[in-house]
Amino acid sequence: MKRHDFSQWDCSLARTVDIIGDWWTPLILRDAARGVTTFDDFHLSLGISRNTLTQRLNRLVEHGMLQKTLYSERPKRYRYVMTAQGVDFVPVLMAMAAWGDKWIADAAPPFRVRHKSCGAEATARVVCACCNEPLALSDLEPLVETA
Amino acid sequence: MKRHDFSQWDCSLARTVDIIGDWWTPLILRDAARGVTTFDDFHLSLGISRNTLTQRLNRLVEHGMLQKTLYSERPKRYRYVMTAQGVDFVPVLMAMAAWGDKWIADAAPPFRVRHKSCGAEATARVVCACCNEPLALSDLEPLVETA
DNA sequence: CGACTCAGTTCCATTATTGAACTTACTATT
DNA sequence: AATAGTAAGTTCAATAATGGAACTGAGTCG
Repeated sequence: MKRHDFSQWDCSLARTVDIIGDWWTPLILRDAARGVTTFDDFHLSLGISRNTLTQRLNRLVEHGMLQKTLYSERPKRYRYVMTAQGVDFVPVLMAMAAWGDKWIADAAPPFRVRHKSCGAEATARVVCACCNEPLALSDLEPLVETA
Repeated sequence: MKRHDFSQWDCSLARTVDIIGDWWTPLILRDAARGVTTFDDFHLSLGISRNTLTQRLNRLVEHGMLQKTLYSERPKRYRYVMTAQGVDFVPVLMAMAAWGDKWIADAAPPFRVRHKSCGAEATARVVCACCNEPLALSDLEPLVETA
């Protein structure tokens, strides 16, 4: 009885959850987005246990979110850097953070960034890719049968 | 040694992850967004084990994502419906799904909806709330010290 | 009366996570 | 040269979470 496998579900959300759906992975990605790259720095920053961190990093590398590179031959030292795929996930993390800011009392840093284009602090908003209007459940209707 | 508690971290993302950071919760919310309301329907739709489902639903109710209402006194029958807070999380799920669509091979339904405002199939995009430009990591710089 | 539905709960076997200590391979300091 | 330190893990035992199946309770249907 191992953990349920969502990777074969015919649903983009389920497959995404299969990759990032645990308590640590989103925070590891948050740190990676902030420039953390080494094993010990992730461990220190998050307080995650070392064996779990090993597993999570390997998972992220396997799924193409991070790239593991050797930056010192002797002694062997590795660096985990976000791939384009990982970088593209950062806005999703920001949308989660924005939601948290809005709905959870006293939630705040440290995932705060300045948007260079406009100079302001970036707050994520999810919009419809076609009309650029904010997406809200009330304005949606199913395209596929519900079950 | 219980599961790590992120709810006291000073980070909106960590606190959000504390609520929805497991494999089932995002999918339960997906189903709730599609109109699933009863215990057995969640169980059937997801294949989640019943005891885990009980825990997850209670968690979501506790955290104000779902509201549990009695819709039949005898026999007692309950319905789980999204609160405004839960509804507001749906765009985040759509952003996750959009990411999955883009990066995971063959990922697709069933989380597809039509945007009533524009008539097209809604695809989520995360933008800066202040200038409406798409958010990308390359266009961001930290506002808070990176630890 | 027996079968069925909904909303769980209980039980056990299996996994996963934690925390701490240990390993390996080097470098830097005294 | 001996000691301490760093980076990237691995190993171990104890605890917690999960999955699967069966069971409970209250009530309905034929």
